[in-house]
Amino acid sequence: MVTIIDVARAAGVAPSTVSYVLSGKRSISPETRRQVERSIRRLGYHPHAGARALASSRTKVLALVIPLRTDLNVGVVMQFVAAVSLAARRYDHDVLLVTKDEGPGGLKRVAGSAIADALIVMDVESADPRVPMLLALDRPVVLIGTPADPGGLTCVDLDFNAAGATAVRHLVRLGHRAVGLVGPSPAVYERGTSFAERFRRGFTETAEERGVRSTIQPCAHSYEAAEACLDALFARDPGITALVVQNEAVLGPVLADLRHRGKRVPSDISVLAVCPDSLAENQLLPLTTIGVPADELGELAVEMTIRQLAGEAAGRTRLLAPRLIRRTSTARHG
Amino acid sequence: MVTIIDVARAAGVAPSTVSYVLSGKRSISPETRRQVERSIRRLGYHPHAGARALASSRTKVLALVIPLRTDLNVGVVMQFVAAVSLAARRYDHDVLLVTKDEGPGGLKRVAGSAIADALIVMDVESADPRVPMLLALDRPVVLIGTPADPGGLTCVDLDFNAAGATAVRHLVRLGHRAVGLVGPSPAVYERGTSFAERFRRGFTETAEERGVRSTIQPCAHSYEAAEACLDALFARDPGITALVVQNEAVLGPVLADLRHRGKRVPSDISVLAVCPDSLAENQLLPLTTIGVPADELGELAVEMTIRQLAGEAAGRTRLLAPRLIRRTSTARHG
DNA sequence: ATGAAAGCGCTAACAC
DNA sequence: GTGTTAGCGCTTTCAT
Repeated sequence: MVTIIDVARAAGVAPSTVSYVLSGKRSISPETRRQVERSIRRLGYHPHAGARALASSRTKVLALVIPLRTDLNVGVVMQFVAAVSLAARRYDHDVLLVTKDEGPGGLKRVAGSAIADALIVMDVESADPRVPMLLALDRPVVLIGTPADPGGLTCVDLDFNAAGATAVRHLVRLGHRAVGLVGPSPAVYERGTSFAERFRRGFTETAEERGVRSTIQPCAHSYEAAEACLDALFARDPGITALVVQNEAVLGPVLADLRHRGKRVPSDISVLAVCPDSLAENQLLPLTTIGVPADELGELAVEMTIRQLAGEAAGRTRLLAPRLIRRTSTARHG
Repeated sequence: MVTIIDVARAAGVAPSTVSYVLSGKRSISPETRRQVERSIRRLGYHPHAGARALASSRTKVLALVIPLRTDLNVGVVMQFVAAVSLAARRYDHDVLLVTKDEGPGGLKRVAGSAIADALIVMDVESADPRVPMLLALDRPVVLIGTPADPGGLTCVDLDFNAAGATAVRHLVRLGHRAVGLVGPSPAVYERGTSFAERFRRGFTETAEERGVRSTIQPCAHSYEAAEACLDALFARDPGITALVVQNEAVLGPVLADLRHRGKRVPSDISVLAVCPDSLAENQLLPLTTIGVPADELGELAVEMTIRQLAGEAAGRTRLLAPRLIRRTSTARHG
């Protein structure tokens, strides 16, 4: 193995000088720097991560806690993972994967064994049992999603409340007076995943405020579930003329089933999807969306994490404003 | 921070004894073990990962190299990631994410800085530029997928060649004489991703062997692409009565488009999907599939990695036999 | 069955 | 602007 001592010897300097060249923590003469960098390249030197971590109490690793459930859309999860990984590398950090099923204990393990400097946590629930643990860890933490009580933790998320409101307002403006929501799977609501909750709230309240009828129905991830969901929705309010779908996994099934029922989009019924834009563009007809900016959120999460590692205080919650993009699936009613 | 010395003091033993209790590398009297374990629990001790790595040259971390492209199905990638993470924890290891876009240099970085003990690499191409690097690394490596020349690296994969053959045989047995393949996106073929190649080969060769016509068409990930793909397929052979879809992302679009064309599944046309079973079950009608066993493969990859870490020789390629599950989307023809 | 102690490779005072 | 050196917390000989 090539060590810092080998490099130092080859460059004719002290090991600490090599260290300082690498860290930039003190000024180095151009000549020395050149020598050292040349030796590093020539020898193919990479600092030993463990040794560095031991000496500096910094691993340059971010732990990313991911959900395993398949009732959350795996595509979006993957988008987050990719975005976080890429952003982390940009800040010269690596990403360690931790699965949500390890629970609070997993967080403690990761922090306790100093295997990561900070944690980014996805799929946060309203009363998430991990929040107290995270607080106790005394390490930088960023939640993607927002618990009911963040207790001072930094959160980044789409403003789902505003998103629900925006969706309804768009439809009301088009003349719709009865709107339906195809929500995430029942399990998502049951465990109080906050984005579902908040969207529903923005949706319902805005509908009330605007004096239009609103009906809400969770929807599991299958064709039958989508069918059953629409059955329920139309049974409860046959007058529904616009649907908001906050469940990408059933976007296809919902559209297919509407066709089945002889309802044409958007002439008979408007459809507004809450999902990554990339997904909405590739549907049978381009869908009007409120985008879920997974890439942006992932990047933002990393940025906030790095800032905390640099000493900035935690606690700032950042909710991204929803952006509605009108495509062809929503139209004027009446 | 709680160190091994704190634990040793609390238990009234030497630090090395604590270490041995943890590693099990020498016998400990029951009484001592009890004392030590109690102290560990009481103090909430976790060994410092960096220190351990430095002293033992073992990080207990597996690097997982994932593709970022969205022309590969993200859902399946996520399934692999989840399976690998879970399996790794079962062997008391963690998973470090490396993105494919870092290229061979990323692999060198990870190995060179001793941040992981072994590598698991996904989305392997026929002439993958990472293979030579992987070989030079001299660390345990497992590829999920198979390059043209593994050069002694361990591979695990579905036997896509056999899968292609199995698909055709199933359809031939049902009386079909002209079959079409909706393949992965053109980009996947272009970069020589091996599973596409091999499936196509098994598909074509078996068709020839059985004297049936076969037509192949890659398909990008959108509704229009699916439409264009079917257009091309039927233009090249209007007699096609069975479709094999090796591209989960367009499963929905393909089925919708067939309906559009007035072709009923399976009475007018049979459809066989190559995808995770979970996906096939939730379609409008349950699809006959050859399953892509992402979970199994992920687990297997970890198992082979751990074995190599334990000293077993590399190089054994394991191809899982395809399993066809007949559901309702394939039927007798003629 | 247990202890003592020498590193593992690096960083960060402390010196000059 | 650079060198010297004392640890960081653990594993693993070498002793006994």
